[in-house]
Amino acid sequence: MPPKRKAPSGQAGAAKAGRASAMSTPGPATPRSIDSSIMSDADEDFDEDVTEAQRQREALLSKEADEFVNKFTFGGKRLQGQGDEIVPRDARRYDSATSLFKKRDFSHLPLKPDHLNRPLWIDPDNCTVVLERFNPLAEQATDFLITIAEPKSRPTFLHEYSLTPHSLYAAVSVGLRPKDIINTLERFLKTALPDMVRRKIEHHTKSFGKVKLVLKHNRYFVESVDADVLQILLKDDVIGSLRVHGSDDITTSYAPTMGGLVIPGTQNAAGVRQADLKQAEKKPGEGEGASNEADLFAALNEEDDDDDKEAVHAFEISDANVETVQKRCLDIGYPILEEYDFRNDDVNPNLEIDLRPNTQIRPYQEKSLSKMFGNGRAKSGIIVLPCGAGKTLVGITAACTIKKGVIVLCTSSMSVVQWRQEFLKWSNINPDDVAIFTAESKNKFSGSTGIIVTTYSMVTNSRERSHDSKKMMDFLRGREWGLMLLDEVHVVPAEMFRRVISSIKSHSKLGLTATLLREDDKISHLNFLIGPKLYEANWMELSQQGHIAKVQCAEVWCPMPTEFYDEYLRASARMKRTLYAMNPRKFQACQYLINYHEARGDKIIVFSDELYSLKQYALKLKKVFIYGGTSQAERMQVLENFQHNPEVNTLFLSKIGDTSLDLPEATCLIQISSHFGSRRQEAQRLGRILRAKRRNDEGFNAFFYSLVSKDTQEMYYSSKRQAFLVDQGYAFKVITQLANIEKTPDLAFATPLECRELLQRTLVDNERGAEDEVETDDLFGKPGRGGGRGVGGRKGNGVRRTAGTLGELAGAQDMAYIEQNRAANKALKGKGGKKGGGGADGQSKFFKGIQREKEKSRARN
DNA sequence: CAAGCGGCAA
DNA sequence: AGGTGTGCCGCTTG
Repeated sequence: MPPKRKAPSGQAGAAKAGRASAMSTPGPATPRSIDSSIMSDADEDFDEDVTEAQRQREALLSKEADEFVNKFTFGGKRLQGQGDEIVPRDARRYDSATSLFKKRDFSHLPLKPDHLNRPLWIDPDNCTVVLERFNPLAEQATDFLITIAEPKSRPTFLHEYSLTPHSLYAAVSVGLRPKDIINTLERFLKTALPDMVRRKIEHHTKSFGKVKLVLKHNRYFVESVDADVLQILLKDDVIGSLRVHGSDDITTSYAPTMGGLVIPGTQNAAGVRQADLKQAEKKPGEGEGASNEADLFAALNEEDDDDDKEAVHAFEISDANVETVQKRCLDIGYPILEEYDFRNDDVNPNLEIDLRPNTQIRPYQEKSLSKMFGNGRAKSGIIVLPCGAGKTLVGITAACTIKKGVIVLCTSSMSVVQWRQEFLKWSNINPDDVAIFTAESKNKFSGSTGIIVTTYSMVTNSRERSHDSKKMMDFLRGREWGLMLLDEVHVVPAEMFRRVISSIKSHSKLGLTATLLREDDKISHLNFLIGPKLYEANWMELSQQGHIAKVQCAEVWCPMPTEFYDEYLRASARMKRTLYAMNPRKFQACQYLINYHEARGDKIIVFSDELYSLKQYALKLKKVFIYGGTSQAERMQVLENFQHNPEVNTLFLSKIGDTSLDLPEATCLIQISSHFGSRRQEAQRLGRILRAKRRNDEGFNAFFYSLVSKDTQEMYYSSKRQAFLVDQGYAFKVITQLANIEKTPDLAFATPLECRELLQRTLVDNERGAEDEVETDDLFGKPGRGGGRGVGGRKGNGVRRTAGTLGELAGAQDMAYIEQNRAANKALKGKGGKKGGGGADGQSKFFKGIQREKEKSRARN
């Protein structure tokens, strides 16, 4: 009997399916890997909860299923140029799921006789490839797919990839040829490669990788091995006119080869050469049973390098026109690749830098770098690694390979300092050669070349700048950089930040990020702003290999008491957010989880985007917290304590913790409020617990809880937020009842009266906050100044406003805050040493701060 | 030099 | 579907 097959689903479909399966096993039915002890055993109200949960899930699912079906229907119609390939309706077989797939049934595609040994399925219409992870050849196929296709969703057993123009472009840019792609795909596929897919691959790869942008002797050249292609470009209206006319309009030279380039830090000191060697052994054997996954592609690359002296033709364009030409080339189907022939660059001085001896980079770091340096030149592009997987080291190794001037761009001044420290830690670079350019420090390196670490906003600032900054910018702009390292590269497509690309001249660019995600559609701009995605690691694989921690994810559903829910229904959008964060049942869940995990010896971080609830939670639970308004000195103290003081195990953070704090290691993470449906935020937060040192202890797990108020918008956002992590293979468990929560000591809001009080206070505080705002402007608004903020653009200063109401809440709560931080200070002093004086300073500063806040709030009333 | 402002990002 | 509050950065001002 021919196996019945369903089409691989589209991206959204699979993501949702993944989510659905995670959701369909809630509570006790869940495999109990997440501390089953905290999930309630079936007691009376449990059944009720499950039924309720079930109902909600079904509602959600059926809505999703509808969208899903619609998507396919449209997709099917749109993509149906080759309608004949779809069998007549009556020939199709139906089962209960068939209706979900509509016309997307490809059971007519004949399976190869040995299909069981082949790991890939393909959907010819949308070029989606599905990989069976359990297949013996899965490892090799995975490696191949990462190179040629975009990973869409990678849960445990089936991985979904999509062949897109950009992914094919990336494949070509790392040295694969169309026939390599087609032959290898054919080998792994269970069915014959459909013609239209073959055509698509040929179409999209034919012109890719033909044109290169090379910076030689400070001049930009458009280069190609194919003289005809160059002629096409020269005949183009836009590009042709931008050519620099000189004595020899078209030059011919010889392409370099990989020829013994060794990326430092690779295994056995010469990873690349070794890989080549293995290749040579394997080639005759058709690569069967390859033990090293990287081999297949190294082999394909290798062939390219065989014909040593390949002639290349080039014409020159001026610096100013580089961007125009790049864009135009992309538009007319000849995307330009940026490559830096750094080994033959004798114009820019060499930088004295090497990895410290004994530094060994990890296999996936090596793999990503071999994509970058695959042909002996430095290719521009993006490397995607999860947080804590050593992105910095990848960047540093790239710098050590190129050995030319480097400029590093970060998102905050905090990470500027970190990058510099990492450079000093991993490489033998002279500390004088790593300079920092931020508001505080504007050093240059001492020698003729070096490393500059700075922030995006420093470089892109378009407004008036200080004298020093101006001089520094001229310095940055006036020279040529070998490598531009773009940290958190997903921020680059932002209107402002993308300016760095044009304002600083660099031979190659390497973008690093954990989450190549934005909620707008600008992420694809990176393809021409920086380059193709060279490598994307699989989070699950890395955690199985012990490079990052294993994480248990759970979503805790907290019902809202009726009074709260009534208020919620009629509240404004702003108040809704506050209310679902202040849900007393959520508070209890949070308290319970903190208790539970502190007892286990975990370090816990609690995230709340909502400042009011952040403070209320932290004060009530007597825990330390940091938010935007926390002074620098106090932040340091709190973090220091969280890291070293065994009494301080829980830290509350606003979204300041998402990007701009260097957080100490934590092993448990609780979210009580978050930013709408931001997948990036969710992933970034999860990343905070991935580097746990204890990760390789037997049975160690980190924990990630999302606390969600039932029947609110949070439910919807939560599912959106999780999409990325679900695609990475994380399973979210739904917890509807926490075991023995009522036995928690000092459980907050246990009586209806307390709940009502909480509600009243929440409402009053937040309404009064709005009134204060007006008064604040009257009292403190400076008529002389622009006045933009108070009146027009921004509605008052949120930080100050909430601080004011906080001061008024009750004397006792103020005291709790002071006590907490006093304890922190004491502990810090106890450590003595370098921080002794600083601690005392910070303390007095801190009290001054409190004092000021109190005065302000008094003045306001 | 602390505080505040304007601009920007997500 | 679309929203809104929070934080950072560099700079100016008193």
